[in-house]
Amino acid sequence: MTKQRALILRLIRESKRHMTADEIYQLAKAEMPGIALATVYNNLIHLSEIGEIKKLTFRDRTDRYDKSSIPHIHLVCDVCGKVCDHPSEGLQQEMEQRLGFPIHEYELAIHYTCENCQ
Amino acid sequence: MTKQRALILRLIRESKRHMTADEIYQLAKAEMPGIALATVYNNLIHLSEIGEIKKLTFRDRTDRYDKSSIPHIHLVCDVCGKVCDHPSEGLQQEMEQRLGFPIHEYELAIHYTCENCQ
DNA sequence: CACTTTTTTTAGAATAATTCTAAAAAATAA
DNA sequence: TTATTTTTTAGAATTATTCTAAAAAAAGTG
Repeated sequence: MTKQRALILRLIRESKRHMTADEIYQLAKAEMPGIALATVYNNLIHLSEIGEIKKLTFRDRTDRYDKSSIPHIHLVCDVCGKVCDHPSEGLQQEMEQRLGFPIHEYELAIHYTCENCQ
Repeated sequence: MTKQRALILRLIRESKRHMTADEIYQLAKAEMPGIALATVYNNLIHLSEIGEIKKLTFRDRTDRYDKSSIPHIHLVCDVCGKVCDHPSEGLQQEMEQRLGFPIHEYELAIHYTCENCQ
């Protein structure tokens, strides 16, 4: 566990958002000016592999990173683009019943207009 | 409706797969050797805008195109990577009841191990 | 049809996110 | 400590996609 890796993990855990690699890099640079973008990418891959964080892919084709690997619904506002989390207790079992076979995981993005943008 | 546009639309409608822009370009070139990759991209954007096809984004960060704009579930095999369609009657209403507000659309990718890969 | 206007196509350049490379630095193990 | 492994770094490379500007094609008009 290097200083860089600890910083990146902390930034993701402290964030309420779903940041892109570049957003994480910008925050990291503020605390550790010499950090390299490649280090951020390396660690995002590593942290995803060990299950500490979760890589998400949305329609804008930039990967975003989520502190929670617990499955949940992503609410995407089609006006402002903001992504919120929504709990989804029991959804995986419901899906398995509907389909009739076991599943590994699911990704559910729901597009709507958020309260601010109504 | 140009010859190029008609060809691209036909290729997507005839395919059972979810092709990337480049895969569509390769097929198109076989029938119309002079066609440009940019033409494929232009038409994929145009056909998506008018609702003839649907742009999908999966975890490998390449856009894929689906002949059906009727919402449905995508089953992704984590072993071979193949993507199948699965009908999902009533799922949107179920989601709206669960959430308590209207939604525009949803994207649901379910990861599993397909029959061939069991 | 002839002519004008709009849309589309084309080739290639530009962009942007991500990955790769190879050497230096840091961390870990013995 | 010394050796070994892992990580970091800067910058180059890659890849999917978008942009640009001129030529071609299609659509609209009298």
